[in-house]
Amino acid sequence: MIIIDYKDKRPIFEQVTERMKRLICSGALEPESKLPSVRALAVDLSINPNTISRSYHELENEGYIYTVKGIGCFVAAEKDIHRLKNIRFRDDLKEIVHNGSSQGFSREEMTALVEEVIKEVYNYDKA
Amino acid sequence: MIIIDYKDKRPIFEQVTERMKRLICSGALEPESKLPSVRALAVDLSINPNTISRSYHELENEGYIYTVKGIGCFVAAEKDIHRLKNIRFRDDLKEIVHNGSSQGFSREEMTALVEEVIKEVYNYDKA
Amino acid sequence: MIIIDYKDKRPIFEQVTERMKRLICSGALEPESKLPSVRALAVDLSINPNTISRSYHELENEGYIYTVKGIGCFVAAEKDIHRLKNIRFRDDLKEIVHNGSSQGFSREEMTALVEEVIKEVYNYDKA
Amino acid sequence: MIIIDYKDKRPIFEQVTERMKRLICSGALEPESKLPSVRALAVDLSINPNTISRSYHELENEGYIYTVKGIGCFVAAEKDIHRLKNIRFRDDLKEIVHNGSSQGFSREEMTALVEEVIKEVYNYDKA
DNA sequence: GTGGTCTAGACCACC
DNA sequence: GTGGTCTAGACCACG
Repeated sequence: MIIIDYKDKRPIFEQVTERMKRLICSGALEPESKLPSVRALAVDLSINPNTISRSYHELENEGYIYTVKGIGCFVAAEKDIHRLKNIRFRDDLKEIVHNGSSQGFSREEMTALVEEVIKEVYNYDKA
Repeated sequence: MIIIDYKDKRPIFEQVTERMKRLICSGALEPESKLPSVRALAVDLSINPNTISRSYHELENEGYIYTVKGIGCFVAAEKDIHRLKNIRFRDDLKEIVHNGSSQGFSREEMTALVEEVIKEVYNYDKA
Repeated sequence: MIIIDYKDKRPIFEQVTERMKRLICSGALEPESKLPSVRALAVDLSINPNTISRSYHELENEGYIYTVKGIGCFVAAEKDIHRLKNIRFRDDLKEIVHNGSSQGFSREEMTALVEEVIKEVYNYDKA
Repeated sequence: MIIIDYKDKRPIFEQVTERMKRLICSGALEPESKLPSVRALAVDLSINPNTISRSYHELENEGYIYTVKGIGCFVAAEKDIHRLKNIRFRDDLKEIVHNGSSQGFSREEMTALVEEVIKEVYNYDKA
């Protein structure tokens, strides 16, 4: 489920965090379901438990999961995940569009480009 | 023209590179025009010349500028810049949209969301 | 009457203790009245009897309840509860105000701030 | 400046974080001033650098300080500190007042009590 | 068994 | 020199 890329410049804990977010947002990890234990995942990925712990901490801080000491970590409730997904996606999108606008793309160009890309992505997904 | 934010997490050379790209893509630095010398810019920004040098190297590798030994660095030709801009922007956009689609946003939601964001960004920029 | 929040960082026994204190201080559990037995409450909350036992011990140590061996636990006498309430609350308040004063809040600011907060809390409670 | 209490149940990193917040809020550590380096403070307090690092991270996340890699950590700008101080203090106060209200203190009692405590604290400080 | 904390010691990128 | 990351291994509180 999670693959670590040692060639990637980003730190391991960040890769794990990012990957978990995806799994949660995509629904692969269901709301309220139990995550693998810190130690189990550490063994599974052959990395140090502290590193997993750090990822889980970050996920908790951002509201993706919650922790019950002595029991384990769990994916947050559906409504919380939904909220996070929207915020995150909008922010990403806004940044890109803003970059584009400051590079001289007019509103018309932007709209056309975006439409094209959406078409491309969704048709590719269908195929 | 270039402002360094020491509170930014990114290393300085990356901030400079990014800033230069923006200036080039937005047209603030015209195609074929001469960039300030490594030393001059270093003094101007009160940072180490090595840092500027690294940025210039990176810009050259990515095709934004070209170097003429003994003379200086120059912004690439308009057609090269244009090509870079489009490729880069499309790729960014595609990645985001793809992420969204794999997180369960339907094509309709995506279209609506994007429209909203474009409206927001361009109206903000106007104001 | 008692709700356990597993997402809460505090250990369960502490949540139970805290909750009992509130019930006692607010008068929901009357002075001299009998508390549910350790086992009954444990079953009721679906938690380990040891956890309840620990809470009851703590409440006894702090004077909120008293235990009669073989009979059960009882809420302390009204005058004891009253004394505890006042001391505890005053101490908490004093600490906060003291902190504020050492952070540079003037007496005037403090008075204004406090008034504002009281207004907010009591109006919220009414609503 | 910072004292660690090993009898305290709270983890060391939390004690350090809390202490730093106080020093910053009270003005003992001036805005924009440089904090002791992770290693230096670790030696000074005879604890592991990782522990200090964790405290600094938390302070950064909450906006009390900012980090410049390769240079050091710095207290945030005055306006940011001011904002944080207010939020933090109001929250503390609100919690206490809310507790009091749910323990049956009427608004009049509360107002009288608070006035008394403020008087006590500020006169004590003066003396 | 779970996660939380801490230590000791290592290597890295940046400046 | 600085902070950032990671490992290995230990002990603790909780349930």
